[in-house]
Amino acid sequence: MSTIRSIKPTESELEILQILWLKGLATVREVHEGLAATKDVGYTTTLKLMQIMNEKGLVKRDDSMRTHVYQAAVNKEKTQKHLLGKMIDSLFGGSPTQLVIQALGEHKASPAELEKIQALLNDLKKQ
Amino acid sequence: MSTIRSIKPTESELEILQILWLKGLATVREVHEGLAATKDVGYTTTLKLMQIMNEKGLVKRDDSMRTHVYQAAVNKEKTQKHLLGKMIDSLFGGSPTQLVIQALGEHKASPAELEKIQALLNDLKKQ
DNA sequence: ATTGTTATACGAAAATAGTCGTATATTCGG
DNA sequence: CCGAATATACGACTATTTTCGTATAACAAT
Repeated sequence: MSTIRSIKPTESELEILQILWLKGLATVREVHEGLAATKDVGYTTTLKLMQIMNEKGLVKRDDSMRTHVYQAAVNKEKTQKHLLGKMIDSLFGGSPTQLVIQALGEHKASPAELEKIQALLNDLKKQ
Repeated sequence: MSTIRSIKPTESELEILQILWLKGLATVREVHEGLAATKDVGYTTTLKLMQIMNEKGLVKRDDSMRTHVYQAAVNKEKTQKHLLGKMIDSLFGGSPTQLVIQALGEHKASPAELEKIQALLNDLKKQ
């Protein structure tokens, strides 16, 4: 029962969280290289963002070494759920189904993935 | 083939678009009342936002009367798709399936809605 | 030890978003 | 005709987010 406060990472913060969720632990340099792969950004920019995220509690860090080691402090699934919920409200009139249909219709999924969804659907139908 | 430029309404703009998509045509006053129902905001703020949206091309307006009449200039489904795509990239590692699973798992759907999804799923599986 | 590389801290500019006050014009009742 | 109500225009202030330059400390290698 802790997280009543609203998780609201910004766009950039989300990009950083993505990388941290993937890597688990990472230095600023590592995160920065991850970002730099797709966009053009300075090292100190990444550093600053991660410092701010630390203050906000979005990440934790071990600063016992000269090179600090960061990790996400917010749960991935929880964050996804939260932002998904917001999008359902703000963009799909509160209907998750509409969102699902839109997502499935537009962005293609492999047969294996379709099976995964089918399985989940079967579960849901039983209840 | 026109819309290559990226649709990127802000949070507030999205709220306004929601109302316009619903109503079709609406005056600033009407939109404002829609907004004021949920949040606390001044009339001129709404006005200003809609003027900016007009400049950006997010809405169109008929200003032949004293009281201008606005409508959305961006397609609802297209906007949904676009923002959904962004979310899939930024939050679900590019996997629409992950998003669908998350959405279905968390936010409940009625049996009728599940059937709708099932139908779509059947279609997709055939291809 | 000296020099080049790599860290963090920090301040502050630049960009973006949201807010509203005030001026001015039009309309509506009476 | 006159005052109250209602419209738009517009400038400017605030807040938030993103960006980066510069200072300084630690380290590594010669």
